[in-house]
Amino acid sequence: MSHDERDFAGQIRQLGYRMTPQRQLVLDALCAQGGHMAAQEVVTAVQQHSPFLNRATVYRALDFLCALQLVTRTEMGGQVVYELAEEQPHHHLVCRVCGQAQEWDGRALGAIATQLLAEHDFEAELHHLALSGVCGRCREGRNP
Amino acid sequence: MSHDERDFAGQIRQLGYRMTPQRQLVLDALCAQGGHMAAQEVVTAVQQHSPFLNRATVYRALDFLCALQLVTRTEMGGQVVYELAEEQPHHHLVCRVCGQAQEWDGRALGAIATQLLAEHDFEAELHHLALSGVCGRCREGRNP
DNA sequence: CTCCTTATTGCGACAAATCGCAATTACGAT
DNA sequence: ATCGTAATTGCGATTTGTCGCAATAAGGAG
Ligand SMILES: [Mn+2]
Ligand SMILES: [Mn+2]
Ligand SMILES: [Zn+2]
Ligand SMILES: [Zn+2]
Repeated sequence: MSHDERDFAGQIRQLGYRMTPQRQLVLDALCAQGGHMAAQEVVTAVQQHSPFLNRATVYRALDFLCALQLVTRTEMGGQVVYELAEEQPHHHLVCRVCGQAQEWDGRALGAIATQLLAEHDFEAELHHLALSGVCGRCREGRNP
Repeated sequence: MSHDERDFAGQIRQLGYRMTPQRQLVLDALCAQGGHMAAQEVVTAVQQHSPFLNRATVYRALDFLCALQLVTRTEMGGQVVYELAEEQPHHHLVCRVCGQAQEWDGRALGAIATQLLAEHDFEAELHHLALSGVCGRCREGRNP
């Protein structure tokens, strides 16, 4: 339920940056939620504890944590969502019609990454994709 | 150089929608540019010809054209870009460090799509992905 | 060509996100 | 424990994107 075990502060300091109460609160919010959060949701959650924490600071903290790859940022069905980056990556299949998203382990992406490195000298970081498409229910017109 | 050959108007009307001068101007702008455009760039380009065309209308036209899949909308390196959807899809490998993007034909995605359909009943539409990672130059610290 | 329906636009208000800059403060060094 | 540097925050202004609603106009029917 908590991310005590993961030494976020250590990782941040090791790179010459600083752990701050503001950044900690953002991490806490993401951890408490456990899943996807829109930026606005993070702002609201954080301000429960610290009502005067500035909105811009939350946005900057999210950007910062994404740059360090401690947090993922993904556009899913028109809205941007943030999520704590777990050891084991996962992805989502998002239906363009009904909007529902199913999780996908992305096993098959390994081959892609290998090929991109070999053929394009590009080391892909595929931590949290959102692939768009049409789900089974919608394809068969079974969704109202 | 032009998209006359493609019957955008026909496709739009066939679905019960309407071709309008505003939508045509947006398509013209995307066609003239030929590549990626931020929404603001489309607004500016369109207003060269039609200075009083409203900003909201351009945003709505872009959303509309994306919904019909005549235009792709993609987040690349932190900014959202729009591009005319071509017959032959293409993708981009975006370096997280230097920001440079190389094109990728996405040949290998066919296997993924097949597998997603078979194993997850999901018909993926992979028209214009932007995969994040680190390019060869940056990986070897050859970029300043 | 004219009429009618309703998809679409323009507008103004609003919300979300970004930015520059001065004030603050984390934290390594002493 | 104190100091100094520079990373970070808060603030206000600005830009970017969204929304509801009344006015407009695309295009099919007659
Ligand atoms: Mn997720
Ligand atoms: Mn492209
Ligand atoms: Zn669906
Ligand atoms: Zn690079």
